[in-house]
Amino acid sequence: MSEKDTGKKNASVVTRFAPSPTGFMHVGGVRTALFAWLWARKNNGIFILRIEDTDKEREVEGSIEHIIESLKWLGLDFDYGPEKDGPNAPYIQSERLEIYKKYAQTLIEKGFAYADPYTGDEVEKFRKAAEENKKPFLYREHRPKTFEVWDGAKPLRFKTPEIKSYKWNDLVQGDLSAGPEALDDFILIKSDGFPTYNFAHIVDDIEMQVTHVVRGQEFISSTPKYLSVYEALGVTPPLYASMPHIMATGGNKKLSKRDGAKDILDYKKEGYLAETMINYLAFLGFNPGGEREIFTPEELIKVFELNRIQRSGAKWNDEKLDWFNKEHIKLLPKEEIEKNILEWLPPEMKNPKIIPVILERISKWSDITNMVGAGELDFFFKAPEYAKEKLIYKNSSLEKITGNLKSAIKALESLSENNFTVENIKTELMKIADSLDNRGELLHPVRFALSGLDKSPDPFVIASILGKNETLSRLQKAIT
RNA sequence: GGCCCCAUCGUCUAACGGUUAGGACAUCGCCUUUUCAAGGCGGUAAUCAGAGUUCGAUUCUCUGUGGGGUCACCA
Repeated sequence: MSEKDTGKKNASVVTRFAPSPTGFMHVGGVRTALFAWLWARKNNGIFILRIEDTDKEREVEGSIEHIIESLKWLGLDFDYGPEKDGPNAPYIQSERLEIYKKYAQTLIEKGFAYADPYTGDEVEKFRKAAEENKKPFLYREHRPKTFEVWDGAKPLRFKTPEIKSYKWNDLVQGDLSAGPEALDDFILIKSDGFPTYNFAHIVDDIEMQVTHVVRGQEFISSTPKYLSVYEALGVTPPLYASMPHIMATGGNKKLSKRDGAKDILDYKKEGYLAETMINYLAFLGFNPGGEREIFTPEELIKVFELNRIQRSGAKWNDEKLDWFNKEHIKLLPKEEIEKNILEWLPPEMKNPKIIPVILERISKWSDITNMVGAGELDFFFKAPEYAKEKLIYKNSSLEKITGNLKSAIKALESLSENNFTVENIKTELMKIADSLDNRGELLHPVRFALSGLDKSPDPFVIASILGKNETLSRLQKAIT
């Protein structure tokens, strides 16, 4: 064991991210992981990745790799997890069945667990009846008088020790409470031998000495059940920090796949920066209090506080995400920006000169693909085709415009190849333009002769990128 | 339906019980401009409603309304 590990052995903060491998790392899950990671890192604690694969029906192959790749991209490094053994390995629940059985046996011996004598259909009838009477379904109302020996073929249920109210504190939600109806004899071990989430996560959190359970708020309602298990086990429960949900942009629904919740790696594919996703996701529900919004991951670790997380859901906002990305691109070193833009350009367009033009028009790298697809950059590489009349500015005449273009050609010819810069081109052309009734009578035809587009960068920039020869060639073509 | 939770501009949010209720995104206008983009400046826009406590309530209490969560051999 390394020195670092030894130093962290008695960490005062241990958090975990515990996804189930269902093939999809959506943004809500990522944010929960992010907050758990931030809290661990802020407190110099331990962050564990634990795979909760107790439902083999829903499992999707390749998910674990997908999850690890996602965390890696975001920079959410975990101290222990699959592929990174620690003191409580393995970190995959399906490989820990013996541990759950051990805990289950303890509960049986203490009289806090029993075999469920009913068939699935029978339980379903109880549930239907409760529903029809508009009452919540409570299995414990059907708890058998005597318990048969658990043979492992039937579900093992928790026998709630004491039906009572619970009060507890949630680091995000504040003081919470629930009445006795929140308690029930839920299933600990399924008939297939796998534990339920409700049981497995408790056992693992105890074994792994998790101090802070950062989870979605959907688990608040079942917290009393968990607390009663901890009591039955005689173990002090961890602290809870329940995150609000991310809501769909349109309505008030929890963000789901159907509502546009995307896999986090889709954002990578679209050319969003990992720092952007961290920053945006953190600020969706968290705010350090000042007016600053752009933070690097390191800065976030410093200012992060669980008690400054919002208590209710926040709607996803793509426009703000784009803004965050634009800001984070600005934070990148120049070479990094250039490298990325060139990478996203098709081979025949990898010209460093057009980088500035692209940079101020995109918020994410994939916008480059859209610009290329829309043909917005074609004119840089090929002289445009257009109808002569398009050169005319407002009420001007083609004769006048042609005359102006001739002046422009003459002026630009006076510039040497080396002096063919944006500044010099602008100086020369503006000299002529300012002598006209309307600058547009020169600037528009020049710009249009060079680009052939109604909307394009200004003529000075285009000319400097095209170079003296190509610029003059296109202007000549315009007057012939 | 039972239980639990939440409530500030359209959206994300800030505000020791005392602020002209602040910022950001979006939106609108102006400047810069030949168009687009970028940039600069400025505007519109919010404390869910009703009681109560208080000299004073966005802030504390209650009720109503609205929204969310949960009530699985899913996590």
